[in-house]
Amino acid sequence: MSKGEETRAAVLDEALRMASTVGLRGLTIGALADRTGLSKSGLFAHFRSKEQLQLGVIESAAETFAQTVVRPALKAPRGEPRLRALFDRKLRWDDGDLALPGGCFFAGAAGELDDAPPGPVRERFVQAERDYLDMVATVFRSGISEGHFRADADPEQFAYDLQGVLLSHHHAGRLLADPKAEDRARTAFEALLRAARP
Amino acid sequence: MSKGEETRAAVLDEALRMASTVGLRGLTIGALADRTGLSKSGLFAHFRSKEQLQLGVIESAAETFAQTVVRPALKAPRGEPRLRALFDRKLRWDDGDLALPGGCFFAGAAGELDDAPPGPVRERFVQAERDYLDMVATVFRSGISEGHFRADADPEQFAYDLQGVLLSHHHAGRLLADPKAEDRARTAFEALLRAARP
DNA sequence: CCGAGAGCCGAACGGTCGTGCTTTTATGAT
DNA sequence: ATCATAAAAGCACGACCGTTCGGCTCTCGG
Repeated sequence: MSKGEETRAAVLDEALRMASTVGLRGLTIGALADRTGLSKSGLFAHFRSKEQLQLGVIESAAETFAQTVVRPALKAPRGEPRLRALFDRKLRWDDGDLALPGGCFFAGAAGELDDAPPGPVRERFVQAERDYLDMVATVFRSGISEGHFRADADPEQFAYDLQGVLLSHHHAGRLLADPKAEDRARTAFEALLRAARP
Repeated sequence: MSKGEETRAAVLDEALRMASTVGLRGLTIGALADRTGLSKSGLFAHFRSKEQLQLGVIESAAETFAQTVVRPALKAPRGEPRLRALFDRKLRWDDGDLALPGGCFFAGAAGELDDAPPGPVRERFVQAERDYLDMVATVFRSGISEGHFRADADPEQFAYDLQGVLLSHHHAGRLLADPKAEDRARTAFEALLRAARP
């Protein structure tokens, strides 16, 4: 990896951490330059616009998420165990040892992009979210064919429900500072599984 | 109502609409002045800082929400009917005829305040959210004493779960533009009720 | 109906933002 | 070791931000 690629990766790493707390819009080139020890213009040269920096952050987030959450969870046995592994890792990604300083990057960015005008950044992010939900639905579907879940259960509805549990977890934990947030998430997850079983 | 109070109310009304799309941080005094036909400084004189403007917007949002969602729903009979009325109105507030141009103001603001440093704005908003969740739990509790729901059901867990359903609804509808968002929310709500019944 | 005070405006401030340009410094293949 | 080139810095720009201030205009109670 050349010098340029190396610093670019380091900048994106720090940018992801920063964006998890202040969001993609709150991410500022000057502040990012300070934290990486670069000058504003020196950093700017790596991305030729702020939009490309934001796209880079989304890419970096998707890659990190796949590497620390999805891929390890996919090693668990098909069906319910794999779903549990995914949920556990997602909780750790939100608030635990895998978490960025501002919690889940996607939960934060979703709030500021939901009413943003159409553009490359919004579209790339929406695609990442769709991919994630599709993946959850797929994992759930494999649970149906394993006989862990009812055959008439709706995988996409399950993905929607699970997304709600995790969004509420982020809401209760990060915003309301509710110490029971994780317990509530686990309770809700168990209820979802119970309702899905044959 | 004096002239000053009148324009102040009109400004807050427009500010709430604007904040529902661009958020409390994205709400800018100059743009707000343009849309209300005031000058920047003329508008600024009504609030003596941007922070007080933001506090005013939160207050206005809480009042509007209470008036158009909560109070009408409380007219429904205690227990499950009241809970249904609350949910129905909340869906209309999110996306229907009661909705602000940017959807639910609270869902949007929650995303940008969850990692904000402590301060009056954050604290006032958190209090509003807590009040809302407490109200949901109270309505659910009345459903227990009416015999509509199991006596050992946890009202606060229900409020957490319902919050998840609505956050996921906002996520699916606003960000992903999923046409089935409302159906999914209703399905999830029915499942919550089913699980809570005796 | 008149005068005090509220309401509002125009201009300007210091600050920060994203973004170009030019110049200096570091890299790495020959 | 040399030298083309990549990487970073320095500096300046226009735009927009929240905020201040002095003066103009309208409102409304006595």
